Amino acid sequence: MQSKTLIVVVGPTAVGKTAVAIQIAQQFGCEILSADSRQFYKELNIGVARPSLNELNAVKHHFIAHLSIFDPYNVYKFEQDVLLLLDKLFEKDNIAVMVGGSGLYVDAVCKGIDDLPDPSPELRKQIIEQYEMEGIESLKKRLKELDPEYYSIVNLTNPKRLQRAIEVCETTGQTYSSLRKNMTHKRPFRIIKIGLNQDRETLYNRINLRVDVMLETGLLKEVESLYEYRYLNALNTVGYREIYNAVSGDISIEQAITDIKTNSRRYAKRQLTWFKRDQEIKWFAPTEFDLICQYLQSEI
RNA sequence: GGCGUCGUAGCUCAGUUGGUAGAGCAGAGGACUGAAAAUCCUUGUGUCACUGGUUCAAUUCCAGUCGAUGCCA
Repeated sequence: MQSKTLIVVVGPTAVGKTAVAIQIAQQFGCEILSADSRQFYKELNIGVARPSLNELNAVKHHFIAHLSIFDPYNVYKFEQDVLLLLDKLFEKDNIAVMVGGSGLYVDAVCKGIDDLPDPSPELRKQIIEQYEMEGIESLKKRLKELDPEYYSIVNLTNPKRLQRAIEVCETTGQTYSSLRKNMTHKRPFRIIKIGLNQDRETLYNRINLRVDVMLETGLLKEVESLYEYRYLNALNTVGYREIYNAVSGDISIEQAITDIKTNSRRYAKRQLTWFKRDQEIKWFAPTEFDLICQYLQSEI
């Protein structure tokens, strides 16, 4: 029996992942899974650089525009969804390509993620309110009582880390640290990871240019049409919230555009920080398709 | 052409009553287990425009040069 292989393509935003993934999928005659936590949403298109219709038609894509911004979704569900789909795909294909820049989501598929509970919306709301009313010190105090072990290792200035740990402790009655196994789950398929990167200046030029193209193709209209939903998590996204800052009058539209570029560059940097520590990733320039193919052939 | 103001980090600027300098932004590095395009942490040495002069010591005072800018002609 031939072994099944998932080819994973990662890299910073705007580096050119989509084009390479499509080439690979065509080369191997397989389908593409997106691991981009914002391209999931059907309402978000221009601002999240969704692949064009031509690109989407060139190869069968999954997990693009399959959700609504109103749907609750998270990494764990994504992991489950991907594993289910791969089961099906591997019945007919030996290879599948997963492409995306959301590091946590990629890792959830490749290494697995602990089965922790979803918080109830009420509990989450309550914790957020506590943070907003009483500040981070009060969250720290609450976590210290619930889970001193995690308290001693967590970044105590990051409210979201504290919030999540409290959520898990309160819903399970157990400590977050005891439930976090952090084990690598065995997958019934091989994984080959390739990373795309290029020199910083070229990447940043591409990012800046892409924002300009987004504006030319109707970014403002798309973003403004979702204005009333700006508080949804899916819209807490580079390219959207800056424009909402301008619409609400806090900054000029020119400033918003500059901010989108700056924040996209920072996002790219964070992505690189995440992926750089993964020793399984083999890095290439986005133009080196032949080299990438050679590498994949030698590994498969 | 005359008079004035300015020339300090990639950018905007502060400052040194003479003892070689510091903020914001940009940038860089890092963390990351159900909101992850999220959230959080760390990080500032630069011919103080150039050439001379005064001085133990000049980025700081003086002169000249160059550049920018304003007003007057």
